Amino acid sequence: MGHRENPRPGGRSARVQAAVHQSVREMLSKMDRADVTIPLIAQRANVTPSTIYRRWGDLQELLADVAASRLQPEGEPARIGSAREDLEAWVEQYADEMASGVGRQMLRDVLATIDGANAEKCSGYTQQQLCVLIARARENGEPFPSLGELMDHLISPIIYRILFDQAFDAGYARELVARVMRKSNA
Amino acid sequence: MGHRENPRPGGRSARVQAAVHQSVREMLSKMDRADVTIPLIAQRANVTPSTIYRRWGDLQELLADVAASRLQPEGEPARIGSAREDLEAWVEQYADEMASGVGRQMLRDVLATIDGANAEKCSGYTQQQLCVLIARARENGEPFPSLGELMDHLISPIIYRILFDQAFDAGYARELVARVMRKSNA
DNA sequence: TTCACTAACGCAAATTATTTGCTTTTGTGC
DNA sequence: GCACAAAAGCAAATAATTTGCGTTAGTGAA
Repeated sequence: MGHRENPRPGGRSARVQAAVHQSVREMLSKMDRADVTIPLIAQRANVTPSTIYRRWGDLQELLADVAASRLQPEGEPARIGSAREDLEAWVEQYADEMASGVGRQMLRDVLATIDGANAEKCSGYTQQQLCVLIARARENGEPFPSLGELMDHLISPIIYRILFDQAFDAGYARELVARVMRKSNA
Repeated sequence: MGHRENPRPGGRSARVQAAVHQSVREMLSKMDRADVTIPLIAQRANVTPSTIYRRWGDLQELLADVAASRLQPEGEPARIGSAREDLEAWVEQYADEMASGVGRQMLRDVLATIDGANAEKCSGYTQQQLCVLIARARENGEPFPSLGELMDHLISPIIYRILFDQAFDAGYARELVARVMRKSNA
């Protein structure tokens, strides 16, 4: 039986997963990443290392799993006013979160695993959020970029800069929004 | 003295680096990635494991180092005809290379390390190539997108798709070129 | 409720990887 | 050639990972 996707809530499997995830989050916030090892995580979570090895395989996959679950958005994008304003506010928060030290590291963890399941999941979260904004714009009859345009010309440049460059300022995100809106309205 | 940047050519340090890099490349092409370990690499390269540990730290950093050096372009973009044609040809090759199994893995290796030096280096390679194309366009008086536009609206979407999605077809790159050229000419 | 069944866990021994102190080699500048 | 320093080799100590086997806990049927 797959344990990763649907551990029955309240079961032993779910308890172990929760304990391990929490242990990882605590350690990542308190210690240097190089000092986070599976035996230590296991100790804090009150499980044996072999349990973690059997369930996740290695540290990278465990970190990717934790990172993916942390990258899941809490709720829907805030309602500010127009769809464009909602988008601007959402992008600012998204960019800040991803560009922070923790965010960068989560991105890297998610991308480091061999199978792209976690990465795909994260991209899916982003697309869901954008779809909500698109739906709102449609309800209001506001012109709005398509999901493809938003992913290609707003999300992609932000993530690329975060991953490959060091430089990333807040105003840049606003500029991208302006550009993608302008283009969509033309 | 820093050994990573300027090992004097022909020195012992350079020989070890070459042997280790070659050993890694061979193993990555022949075996499953999970079976590539530092002791094995060391054995093939005729060095002791401790040499690798001291120089690179861990497997991730070594793989990132090797990947970064493999991502360095061989020469200048080919001259086909107009700057736009040159760009189209270059992007096609770039996208194919990055989207291949080996390319994806190299990207992930480069991004996995904590300090972004290798990632920055790779982005720098890409920008150098694009600058050559931009310079050619300027010489010919052809209209052409700026480096920023090319990075944001051509390179970023390609890399994002490769990293986060599975789907990536060749025609998509051409479409992006058309879009970024259209925009630049407007 | 009980009972049989199975997935997941704990434990501990065996294996493998990593770290480290010390010695030796090799290339560089005098 | 000689002295110096950086990097490599070696081997012992430590730490992480794998694995076989016994145990526990949740699940579903009677």
